[in-house]
Amino acid sequence: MAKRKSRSDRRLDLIEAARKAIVRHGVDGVQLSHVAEEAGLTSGAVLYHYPDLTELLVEAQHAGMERFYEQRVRRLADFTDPAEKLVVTIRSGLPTGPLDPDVRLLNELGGAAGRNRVYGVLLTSLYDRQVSMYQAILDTGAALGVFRLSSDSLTIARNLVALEDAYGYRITARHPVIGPDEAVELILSYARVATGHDLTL
Amino acid sequence: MAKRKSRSDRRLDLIEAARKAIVRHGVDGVQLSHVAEEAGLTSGAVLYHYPDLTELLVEAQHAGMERFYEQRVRRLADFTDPAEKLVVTIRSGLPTGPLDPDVRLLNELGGAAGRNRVYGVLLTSLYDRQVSMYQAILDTGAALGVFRLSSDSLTIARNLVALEDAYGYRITARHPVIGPDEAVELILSYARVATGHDLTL
DNA sequence: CACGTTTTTGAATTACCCTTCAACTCGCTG
DNA sequence: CAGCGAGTTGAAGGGTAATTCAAAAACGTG
Repeated sequence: MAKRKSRSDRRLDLIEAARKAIVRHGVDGVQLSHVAEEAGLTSGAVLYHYPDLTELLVEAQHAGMERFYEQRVRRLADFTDPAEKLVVTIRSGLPTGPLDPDVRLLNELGGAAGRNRVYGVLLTSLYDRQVSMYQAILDTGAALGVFRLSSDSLTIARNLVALEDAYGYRITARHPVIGPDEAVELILSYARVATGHDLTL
Repeated sequence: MAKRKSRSDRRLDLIEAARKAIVRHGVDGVQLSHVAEEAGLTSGAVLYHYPDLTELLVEAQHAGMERFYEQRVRRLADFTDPAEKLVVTIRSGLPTGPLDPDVRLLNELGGAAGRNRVYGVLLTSLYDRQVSMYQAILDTGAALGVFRLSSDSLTIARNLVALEDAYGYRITARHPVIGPDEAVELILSYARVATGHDLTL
């Protein structure tokens, strides 16, 4: 029998298990037994903690998003120069490769967000927060005279996040020539004309 | 009893029905009975034409993509001025609203493409063709001296398609402030600095 | 270390969906 | 207009997954 755990610990385990199960089978293809298997439990135990599977799935998506965002903010904190910050942030928004679990999870939401309002709200809120993150970098750079913005920072920030998103999809779909490095270069090409900075490190 | 139809007619009906069913339930959530209902038939009849449901789903996705792409090419043909072509093409790559069925269908593929190679290939090929479409417009404009490109046309074209994709997701996810018109403006903002053309019509 | 509570199991039940197939219907053709 | 082949139905079956629940196991506590 699986080792017994406290309520909150087990719930965290299950959220993690659900995350993996979603990546493997898709938001609409995942089933109770998949989650149970990932967690090393029986379906009954999963149901004991989450009588409603969809609720668990939403929590898993939420946790995955939160983790992704926090990770980006944390990496950002190691730098002070706006140009460095910008480059680092672009990198941290892209998957490390086709199998990157965090981006895979977010991508799963894309289609479902059109059908399910809850997922739509989650994804939209992540997008907006990422935009704010970029906007802060751009505004700081402009204030310091490092950047000469080609249009308002909100527009540029929205486009940068949009580019990340899209290349995330391309990479996880295994585009034969667009990998993480190529995607960074493509986004940087826009960032350069948008900031008037050559962004070389 | 549903009116009897020829083999090829019925297959077209089913592809259309599958398209609708996918939009409604997701690639991984769609079931035989959903397709049958959309087509006004029983599951048995669907199975008679497509013994394997996944094959029908792939055909539906393929048809949807093809239609989307052909539509864009067709609209493009009505214009000669590269600047006009560019603006029209940007518009035609975005959903008309959150419910746009063509874009909804494509978005469904995003997540599945990470798990399913066939969907990955489909989506990648659509992306590449769209890139070529933009590249032709950009190259022509540059050759005519209308555009002064800020980087190579391939890079710009890739970014333009990427932006379309991403805003397609935002719009179908019902972003409260980014609708079709706002997305066009955002993409145009990039297109302007990339082409050195003000792109006003 | 025994008791009560919480967690987990495993099996039984239920619900759902795919699959098969014999019967039936329709439209065509001779 | 009879007969044939293609298309469709509806019901029966088989399998799989969700759900329920009594019993068992693990843990904390007194």
